[in-house]
Amino acid sequence: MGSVSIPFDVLAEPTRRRILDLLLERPRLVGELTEHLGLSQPGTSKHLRVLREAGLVRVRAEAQRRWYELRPEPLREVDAWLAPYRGLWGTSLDALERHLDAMPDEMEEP
Amino acid sequence: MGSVSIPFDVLAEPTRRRILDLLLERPRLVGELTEHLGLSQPGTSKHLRVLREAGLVRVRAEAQRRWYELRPEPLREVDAWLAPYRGLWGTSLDALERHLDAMPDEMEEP
DNA sequence: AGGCTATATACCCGCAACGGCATGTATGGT
DNA sequence: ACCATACATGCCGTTGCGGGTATATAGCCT
Repeated sequence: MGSVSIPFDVLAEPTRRRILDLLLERPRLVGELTEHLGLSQPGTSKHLRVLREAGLVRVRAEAQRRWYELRPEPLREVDAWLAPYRGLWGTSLDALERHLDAMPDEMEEP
Repeated sequence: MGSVSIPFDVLAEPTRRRILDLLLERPRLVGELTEHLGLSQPGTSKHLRVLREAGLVRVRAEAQRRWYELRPEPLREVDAWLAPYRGLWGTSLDALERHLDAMPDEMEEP
């Protein structure tokens, strides 16, 4: 609880992003993920724990198996953070020009 | 060079995100950023170095001053990674349902 | 019950990141 | 020339993360 902060740090890990990409196709078992990642099983579990605590995945227990499934909600915050930047690329050349245009003399703060 | 990898790790740092947010408004001097961040000046410079190497900011030298300005291009890759996930939130309840629907028996990989 | 399977947890290690202080370097001002 | 300003870099200490191995836990199967 307390996952108000954007899960950028969770997504910073390439392995964890790969896990999410794999779960994007379909839910998977830990063993399956482990195999795909070329990682030790505990290593995989650890990443899954982080993802779980970030609310990015959910677990469904079936006997001893654990089906991990995607939970994209937290990615909303990433999307939200990205929003003001979106549209800045590709519009003209860069954001610079307009900025340099909009600050001719007022650059000292009170 | 070699910034093919998505700059998630760079964005994982809250301070660096704050810097980008500040630069979103207008270009700023290092001292100005330092003040806003409540951080030591060298600390700020180091973060700026990371952002620079990630191509997320650009520097314009004016005498001894350095104007740091935003360069949003690399955020495109973040946006691109996010793309397949976008639309998964809010559509129905979750992505789970459809997944659980689409894998009744084929769960073993070839 | 015993053993096998599937996953989680505990512990340890190595390394890289963040922060601070001290110092280097360049430019301006006087 | 000298000192101040603005920033970068170097070095250090601490901390946290990612990975591995060993071990616990839980549920099947015979």
